[in-house]
Amino acid sequence: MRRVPARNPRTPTGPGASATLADVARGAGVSKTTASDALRGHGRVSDATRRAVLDTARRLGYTPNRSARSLRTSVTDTIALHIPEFLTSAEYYMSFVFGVAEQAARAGLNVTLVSSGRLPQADGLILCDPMPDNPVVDQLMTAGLPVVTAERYGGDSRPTGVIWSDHETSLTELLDHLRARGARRPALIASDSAADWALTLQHTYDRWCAQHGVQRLLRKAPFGSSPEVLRGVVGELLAEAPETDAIVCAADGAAAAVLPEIRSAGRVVGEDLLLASCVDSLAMRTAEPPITSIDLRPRHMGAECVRLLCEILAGETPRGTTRTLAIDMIVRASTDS
Amino acid sequence: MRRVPARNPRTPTGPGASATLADVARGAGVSKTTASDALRGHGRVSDATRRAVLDTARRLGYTPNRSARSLRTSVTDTIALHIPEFLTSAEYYMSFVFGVAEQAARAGLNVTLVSSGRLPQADGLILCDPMPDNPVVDQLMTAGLPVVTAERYGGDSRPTGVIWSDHETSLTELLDHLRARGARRPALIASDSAADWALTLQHTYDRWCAQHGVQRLLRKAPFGSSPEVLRGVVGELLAEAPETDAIVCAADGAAAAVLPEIRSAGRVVGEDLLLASCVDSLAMRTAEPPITSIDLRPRHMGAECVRLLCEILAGETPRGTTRTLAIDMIVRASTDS
DNA sequence: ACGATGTGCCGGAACGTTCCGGCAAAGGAG
DNA sequence: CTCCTTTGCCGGAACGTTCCGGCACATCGT
Repeated sequence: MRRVPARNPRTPTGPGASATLADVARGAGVSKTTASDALRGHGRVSDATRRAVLDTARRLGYTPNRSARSLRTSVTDTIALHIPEFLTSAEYYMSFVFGVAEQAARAGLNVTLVSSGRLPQADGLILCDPMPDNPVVDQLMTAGLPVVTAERYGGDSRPTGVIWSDHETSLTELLDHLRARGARRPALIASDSAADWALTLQHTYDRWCAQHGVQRLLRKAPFGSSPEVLRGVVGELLAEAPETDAIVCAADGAAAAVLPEIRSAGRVVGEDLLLASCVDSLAMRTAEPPITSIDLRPRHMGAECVRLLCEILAGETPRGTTRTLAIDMIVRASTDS
Repeated sequence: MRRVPARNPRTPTGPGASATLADVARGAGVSKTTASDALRGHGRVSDATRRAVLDTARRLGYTPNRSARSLRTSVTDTIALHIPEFLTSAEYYMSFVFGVAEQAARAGLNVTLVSSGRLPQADGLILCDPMPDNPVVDQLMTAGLPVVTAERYGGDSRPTGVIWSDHETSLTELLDHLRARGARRPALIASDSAADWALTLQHTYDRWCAQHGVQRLLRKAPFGSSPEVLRGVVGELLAEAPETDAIVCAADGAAAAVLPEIRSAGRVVGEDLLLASCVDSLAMRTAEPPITSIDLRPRHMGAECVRLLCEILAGETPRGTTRTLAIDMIVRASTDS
């Protein structure tokens, strides 16, 4: 049990060491209190003094020590971010992450990634697409931190804030669009996941079918299914139900992955089979033909989550607030040739 | 200049408040020093005492306050991560991020995202695919922190550590493979970027052509080019140089994006035109036909960067260490029908 | 003249850790 | 027995910040 070799914890006194508040105070000829007040904009400080402090701070390259600050105030200026690990949705999640990162930077917040259940010290938490059957998610939900979720959470606990998109309306719009383009028997390749998003899509499809008096053509593929699996599902669908004249794919990327299978079934997309996706991506834009899809605007989603979290943390917005993020259908050649 | 409404900085004394070291010490009937030593495994503590401390700590749900710790020791147990913002490479970067996150969690480190130049307080920095002409990257390189880059850095400053892949060898292997499959005039659609990776590919291609006495068929597309642009480039290539019998695409996703263009030029991939990609992805696996490509193993790359950074921070590995990450060619139908 | 009010500034405690330098008791060598 | 070493523990300072509660001085109304 020997003591570790004493690493000197003192800041190196060379010019490389970052300046402390005391340095700034000394440099400006004021007390720590005044220096702090001047920098933070608190207290009563004359304009001349404030300027002097700000000036020396800049001159010395002063950066406040976040640890000290957060030790004192117990605010960390940090938000934690959890995203599900599905490479099929890499583009969506990556955009989301950038949205979060950018907005957080704008608000002066750090973003730290949480992968395991071990929650880093943070002021709040953003959960992207939380699935109630994910133990990590459940753990994070009940950690006592303010939580904002991107999309609604189907589990027991209530998030502190929610940003969600009205998939019901947009899928309805999409199905109406297909119908207007002549499709009478649209099928849904649903994502078999417990996520609220997936559930809503199925539910919406069911209702739409009922309202229009058409029989459902529903197939489920597990969330995060490989393209091979998806192709299999679509192949089966087209074999069993050749009357299918439109296919809507729920899962990210699925519609593009499924194109070859449709072709090899002898159907031609945009002509005798309409194809659409519930989530837009590069693959949809560049598929041949380009695929009509719903732009989920993940980047905005990320930014909005941060915004809401900040407002809740600042007490400007009540806990339990829920907001919608507008999403758009983008019509492309796959349904409009 | 009014004072802000005094938010009480004291920890709430209720049972919801997380226990402090002093609480643990009191609970175990020892001093803070002994409690700390017992928990950290430092100093000289009898087994009985250690057990008692560990026990009360668990009982009280003690979590060390990271801010206090890092204030005292000036280590933050945090690494900063920067990734370029190219949605075309979403899958690669996302995998990389998960590799980093996972390995960091294993090492007990937090990962914080850096988007702007504003560097969060961290012990070290990981730069993914740093491009020397990116001002943010340059800024981060010279911030004085230990930096590990994924792929080599072409700029002036030297990173503290580097993990890179031997693209020269793997591209050579790929070109040899194409030749063995009968291709005599392979073209390279290069990524026109200052990243070391892109440069190496071009250079390797040049050399290979020289060695085999074949004339180069090189086309450049700006890094992050839209699929439309890429298609244009390939269309032009096939029109201007119909003798092209193989195409290697450098950029992530490009090979798949370009497939329709090849088809509409009347060529059939895997038959009279071989197609390969320098970076593997879902799109390559699921293209029709599946596309031969080089698996860059981004997840391992991320993990290795963290590992190296940790070793350097611990002083186990000298600064300036450079390591290679093995990458593999995966042969698929696009070159092997 | 005097108190009241406001302005500008500061001393110093506190946040929760780590760890230096002790000190007392126990054990061992002579 | 004495002297020395080892073991087990602890007091308290320090890290850099925030902010409470002051204090001195100026200004102003009466």
